Amino acid sequence: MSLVARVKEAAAKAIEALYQISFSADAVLVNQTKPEFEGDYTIVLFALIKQLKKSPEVLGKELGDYLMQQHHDLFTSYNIIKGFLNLTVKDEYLVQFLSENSTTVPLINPDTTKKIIIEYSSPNTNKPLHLGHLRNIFYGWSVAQILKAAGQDVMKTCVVNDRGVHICKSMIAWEQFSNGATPESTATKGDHFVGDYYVKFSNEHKRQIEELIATGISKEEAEKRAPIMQQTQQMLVDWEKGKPEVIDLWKRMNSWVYKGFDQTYQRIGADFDKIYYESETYLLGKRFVEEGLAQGVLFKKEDGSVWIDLTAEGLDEKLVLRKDGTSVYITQDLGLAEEKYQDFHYDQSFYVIADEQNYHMKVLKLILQKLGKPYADGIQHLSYGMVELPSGRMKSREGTVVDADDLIDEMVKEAAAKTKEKSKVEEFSNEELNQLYETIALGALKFFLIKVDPKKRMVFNPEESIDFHGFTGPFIQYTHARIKSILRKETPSGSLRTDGTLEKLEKELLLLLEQYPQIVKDAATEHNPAAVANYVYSVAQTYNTFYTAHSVLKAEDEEKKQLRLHLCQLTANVLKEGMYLLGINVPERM
RNA sequence: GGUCCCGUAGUUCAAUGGAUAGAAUAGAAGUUUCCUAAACUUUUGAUGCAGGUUCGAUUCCUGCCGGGACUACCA
Repeated sequence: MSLVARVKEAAAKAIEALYQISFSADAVLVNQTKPEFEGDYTIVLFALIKQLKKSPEVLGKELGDYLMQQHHDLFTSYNIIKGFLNLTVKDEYLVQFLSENSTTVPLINPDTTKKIIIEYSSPNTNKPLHLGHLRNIFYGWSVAQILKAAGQDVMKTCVVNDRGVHICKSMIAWEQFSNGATPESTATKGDHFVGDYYVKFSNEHKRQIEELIATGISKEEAEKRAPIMQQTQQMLVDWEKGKPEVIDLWKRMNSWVYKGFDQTYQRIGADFDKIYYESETYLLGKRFVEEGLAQGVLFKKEDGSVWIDLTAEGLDEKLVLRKDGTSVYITQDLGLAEEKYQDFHYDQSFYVIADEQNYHMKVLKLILQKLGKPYADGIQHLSYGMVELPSGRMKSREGTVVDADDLIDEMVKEAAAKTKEKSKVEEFSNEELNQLYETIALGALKFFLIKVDPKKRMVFNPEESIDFHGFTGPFIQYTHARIKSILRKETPSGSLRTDGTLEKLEKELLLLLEQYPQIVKDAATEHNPAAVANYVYSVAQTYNTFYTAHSVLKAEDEEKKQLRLHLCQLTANVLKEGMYLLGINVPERM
């Protein structure tokens, strides 16, 4: 049990014993004591005085005395300032914790185990991955990892949007402009190669529109009448009919894209237990329409289109089937939700999708609930804010989209330059060096995107955001390498004397390390990797302060040295494990 | 028009309704005969505006101002 949980429980039991009422530990508010006051943890008395009808001073005194008497293994002293009961934790308790946990990472005990399926990444196959995808992927992967660490049964999935008019656009452009070029013939990464044809489509389309406008046609009309757009529409019809040449080209171009995606996924450490393809699932939702009509949940308009009325829920009427009988986006998602449930029988299904689709996801869940699907309540949208540039949103039309591969390459270059400048790894082979550059670059990038509350929008400044100092991944990686350097010189021996006293900074660090399991649990409950990132950072920061103030290898005496070696060991383990939950590796030296 | 989200140091981010609003970065001043200075120490600097609820509000409520998303028979 965590120290905070112990304090809460002790306080609740104390209140029950002192005042003969039943009291829940959850109702006790415990904070870390502010540094300007004496103590480690603080019980906020204000929240209790109303119910107990005592003044804060009296309650604090009675509670404090009782806790000291009953829990002398936990606390050494208390003080009351205004409505705050500050408790000082006994050094021995923390040293005991250290001796039990220094060789392994403190365990996280799950309260319940649920089967959770989490969908993230979900790219289109007409463009390479960009910065926005990276936030999605790092966030999704990390949530999955944190849930696993918290004892949940997690499956990672991805939906590839591999069909539709946007895919046909790059296919048409390739037919018209490539002269048979391939990624191999041009030495281009497959996803970038196909993306280039998507751009070529746009340019040609724009050119044709201007031509048509010049003949006096309206812009809207011109967009539809442009030959290349008509050819694309025809291609989509041919694709749906299964015309062999179209299917062949589609398969061929998608395979190029997948090859490119796989390279990037491998590089950034993204992986999936199952990949769904829209081309295989997009028709599945149609059966829901029949079902919904029969149940009276859906209704048909005179033109034959099918709708759902969500005005009672404060939303609009929403189309679920076009008048020509083809399905729309939401219809496809209905089918996919069912498919996922058949595959995994999940308790919860998470969708990591940008917040621009909040409305869509709300509608999806609502429709499934109205249809009486048992799995509907388990659906949850893990909505995240978009990554913006200082100038605003990334726009492909304006060429401001930050490409994922280019960005990673850029960061690797920076990491290499910085490492050469610092040069503490002269003995590394070229291969080891390249590995280190990747580790640092990805550490910086992942940490940058994960440290921000996922629900919030964030700004990426290409000039300033590539940083290896301060609140960054490399800062934590560096701290880890620093510890490892000590532990290479000397390893902690088996036993620790548990009756020693702690320096202020040793205690501060230990108190922080003790919180690790609870931090991970909370991060799992809130689906918030940023909480882990903030925590790991404060551990590294506190360690560095300790490191500068106290020598480990030249400690005052052997006992102190052993204590500090164990403390180093535990810190390194927590940093490594915490960073792993974020998908970030920590080097042994850098 | 309707629905929803967001406004915190120059900048990028923190703060389950709790004590004097934390960090980083940028600016200023320091620390290396000593375990990795990608570090550490000191310092300047912020809750959009106006009300309300509360012992206590960055947090909850209302209004205003500013920014964004969604509101497609696109996916």
